[in-house]
Amino acid sequence: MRQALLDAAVEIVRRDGAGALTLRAVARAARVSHMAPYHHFADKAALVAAVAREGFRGLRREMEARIERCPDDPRARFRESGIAYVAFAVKHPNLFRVMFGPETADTDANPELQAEARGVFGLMQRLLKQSQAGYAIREDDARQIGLTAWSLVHGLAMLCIDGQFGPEATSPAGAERLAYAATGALFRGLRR
Amino acid sequence: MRQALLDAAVEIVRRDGAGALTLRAVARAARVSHMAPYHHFADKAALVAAVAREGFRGLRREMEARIERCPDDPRARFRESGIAYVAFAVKHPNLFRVMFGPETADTDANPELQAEARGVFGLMQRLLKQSQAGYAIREDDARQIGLTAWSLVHGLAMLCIDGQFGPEATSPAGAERLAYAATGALFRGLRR
DNA sequence: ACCTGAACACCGTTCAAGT
DNA sequence: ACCTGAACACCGTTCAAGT
Repeated sequence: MRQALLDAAVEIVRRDGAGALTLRAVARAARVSHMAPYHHFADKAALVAAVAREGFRGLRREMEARIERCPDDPRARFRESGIAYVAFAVKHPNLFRVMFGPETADTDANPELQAEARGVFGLMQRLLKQSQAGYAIREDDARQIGLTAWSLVHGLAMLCIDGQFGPEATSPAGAERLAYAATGALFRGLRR
Repeated sequence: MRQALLDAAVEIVRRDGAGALTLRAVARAARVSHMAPYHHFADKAALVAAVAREGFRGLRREMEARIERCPDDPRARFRESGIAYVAFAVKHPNLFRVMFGPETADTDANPELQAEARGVFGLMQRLLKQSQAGYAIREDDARQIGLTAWSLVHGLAMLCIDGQFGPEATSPAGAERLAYAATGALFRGLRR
């Protein structure tokens, strides 16, 4: 039952956006009374957090699937994890916005959700460390470089789905092209 | 009247977040009937867009104020515009979220808002070009480098206010420190 | 032109019951 | 333990009036 409600919630967000996600709509989709969801989620914030959690799991899965395509090149794996991050955002923009939206951000008191988010960053961080060990990337400060890389792909993802880069950046192909260019620029640096 | 309603709306967002922004609350704050706002804004989306527009103007103002502190170093000006971007986000997190939130993103049909957003990116782009002319930054492709820089500061700003970097990154001082480190890493590159 | 108040369909949430 | 239905205070929005 809980899973059915959650599936319905994810489906609603995916199709109609976070604005359409209401407890009553979820209950209707699951063909139960408008009060039934309260037996499985404390309140609306808990439902939103559960949806966001599903999103983080999906993001991580896509990142892991993508880096399997290049098992032998640590730097390519690090980079591809970032490409997958951006690709996920444009493929599931509504879900991505819920994952980093204000309703989720307020939920500081949700350790499960925080753990899932941290898992994504942790994956990137591991790939970074393997690249450093492979002498492909500077060894300054792994945490600082990791935050920089995460910020770059996160900002790119957000601006893509907000349409700030134009309509071509909202397609997976266009967004991936931008992500390759941006990660390339980060690797090389702006300095001449 | 319109300005009074808009001021009230910005104040509500600033204090209680986008979730508290309702037409009726704005009307109450301005001491008019709950229908009065409709004479100045077509609907709620138009009010949200107007709030976002105010935000973009404030962001641009802070960026311009900050780069005046270093009139003679093109590269420092480019960098400081990015620092100001992140600083603005942590100083006005609720406003920043409205500027790039889903309610605003849907408003593709709002040319005034798009123009304001484009103005911010345009400012960064001009500073970048002046840095290139000053031989501080590679001349590859100005637009590509501009998108990369914008993505970096935007992602950093978003992750800071989402608390993903921990509580210390939500203070202006902490966020600026991160922004200096991240922009430095972008300038130098990750490659060893 | 600008403001008002009643009305409608929606929401989240509480509460008292039902099985 | 799980589900239900009535009820309450809120919303956005429409409409018919008022000045």
